[in-house]
Amino acid sequence: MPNALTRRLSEYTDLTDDDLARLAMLSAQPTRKVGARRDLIRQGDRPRSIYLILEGWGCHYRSLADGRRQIVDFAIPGDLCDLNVYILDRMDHSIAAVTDLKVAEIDREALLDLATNSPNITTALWCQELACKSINREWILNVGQRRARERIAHLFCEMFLRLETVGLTSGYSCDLPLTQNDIADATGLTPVHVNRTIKELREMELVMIRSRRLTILDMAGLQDIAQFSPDYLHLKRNARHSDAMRGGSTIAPPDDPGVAIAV
Amino acid sequence: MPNALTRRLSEYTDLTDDDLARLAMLSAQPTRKVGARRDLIRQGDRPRSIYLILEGWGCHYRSLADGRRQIVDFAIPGDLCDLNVYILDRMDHSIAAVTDLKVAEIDREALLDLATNSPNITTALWCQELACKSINREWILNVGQRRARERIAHLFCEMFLRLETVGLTSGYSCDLPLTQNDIADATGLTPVHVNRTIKELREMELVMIRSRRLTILDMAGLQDIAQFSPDYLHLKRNARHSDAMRGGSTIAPPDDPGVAIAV
DNA sequence: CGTTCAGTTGACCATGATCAAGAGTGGTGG
DNA sequence: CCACCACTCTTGATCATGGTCAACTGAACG
Repeated sequence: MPNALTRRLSEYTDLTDDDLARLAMLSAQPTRKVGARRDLIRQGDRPRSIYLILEGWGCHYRSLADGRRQIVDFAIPGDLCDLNVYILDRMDHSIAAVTDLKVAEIDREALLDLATNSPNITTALWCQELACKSINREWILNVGQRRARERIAHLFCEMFLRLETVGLTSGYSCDLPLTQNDIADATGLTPVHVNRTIKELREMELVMIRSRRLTILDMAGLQDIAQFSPDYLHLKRNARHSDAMRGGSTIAPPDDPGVAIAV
Repeated sequence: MPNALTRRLSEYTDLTDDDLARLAMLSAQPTRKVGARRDLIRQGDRPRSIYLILEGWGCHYRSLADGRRQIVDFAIPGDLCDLNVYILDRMDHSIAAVTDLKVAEIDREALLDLATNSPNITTALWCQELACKSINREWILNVGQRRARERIAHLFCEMFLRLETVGLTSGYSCDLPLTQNDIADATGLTPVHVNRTIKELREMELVMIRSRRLTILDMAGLQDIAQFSPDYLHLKRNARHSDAMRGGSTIAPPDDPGVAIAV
């Protein structure tokens, strides 16, 4: 089974066997484990290497002096955290582990080597970087213009699709290891209001959340509410997602047995 | 007098005479003029070249089907609009002219040539790209966590400092060719509320806005309200900005004669 | 079992939205 | 030169989305 990074990058270009081998080596870099809720790196720190998420969820966040915190993106398996972090002197934001996290630490040389020897991968990495920027823009739109119900619906749509891209969904279900507090920090709402809003989505029979797992009961309805359109994710091959994303059927498959899908 | 791009990039690295010559050639690429309020390129369009803003203000925005619009960044002289736009198939957002705009259209070859022949410039361009992403993150924080007064104060601080970087301020004044509607779209507020909030900032004697020009009367106070810290802009040389940014004095210089500063 | 943390619910409040009308301001053409 | 038009700014009145405070439930874990 291909790993998450491979699946992710092959959204952007065709990878040769040679490319695949190089990517496999990347994931085999020294790994680091970080416990849930701990910071991987903190605003102001001097970055040493680039992180590749192998297992678990992380989040990028920025906070204000008085404690207000904004999650600006989530990081899931296959995501590279700030590709070019080695150009910067200081981190301008923090990265935390949402769940227990396994990351590969890729040093500058390994990445440069990759860039010089595989133009395909370089292109794919650029695409990933651009797609990430596009996600940032969508989040500004989300928080700036959408209202509570739309915001949360949008977040669910986005994360489901991103997880699907790396093979971490089954049917209409995926892991969602976020507390309502996390969702609040990501959407600019309060935990209390997130709670009420999710309740609404539940009562509208759009989603079901149980033991840290999200099941989308009505994909078309959820996307509709969110005014979600997957273009901004730049998944060139999203034809592959047609069944789930077209949302033609509102019938969810029976709750899967919850088997964790290996990265 | 150095042009805006040069000033901008020399924030990030030291440029040799050779670099400067190359950059001068960039600005001499075929230019295009776009009238105020017109779109430069629209979401869904196939990008042809990269735009370098020579004169005027632009904005990047995304909108929803029902007309809600979110400005996700402003573009001022010296800004390159989506450096790597040529990798993408379709624009995921639109770029519009806020004022009459003069842009250089840089084609792929010219940029590649630059990248291969001047490592300094390449590094600087990367830094610009990263700084832009950092600005995106800050905007998510701004819209997600700050309240109206803080948001607008933050926007003023940011734009003033960005303009200062490219030499487009005089004393504590700078052009601010935005309508209150634009500010509303950038901050996720309504025009009416923007109006009331600016009135507050005026009554607090923090800023003065007259005929599309912003004067910051109390830099320290404004930054304080906004919880603004310039780190996220990644201006390595912001020692240079010490006088304006430290905000030691609350006395603004007399309103300058409003001479437009050439790019 | 008790402790802790996430989720849930209620009551009340405030920030900012909405609706509406009027005041400046600048540009254009008669 | 003035009249008109369009656009932006301004202000008031009212409303609603979402915030705040607080208490309680339920599950997980030692």
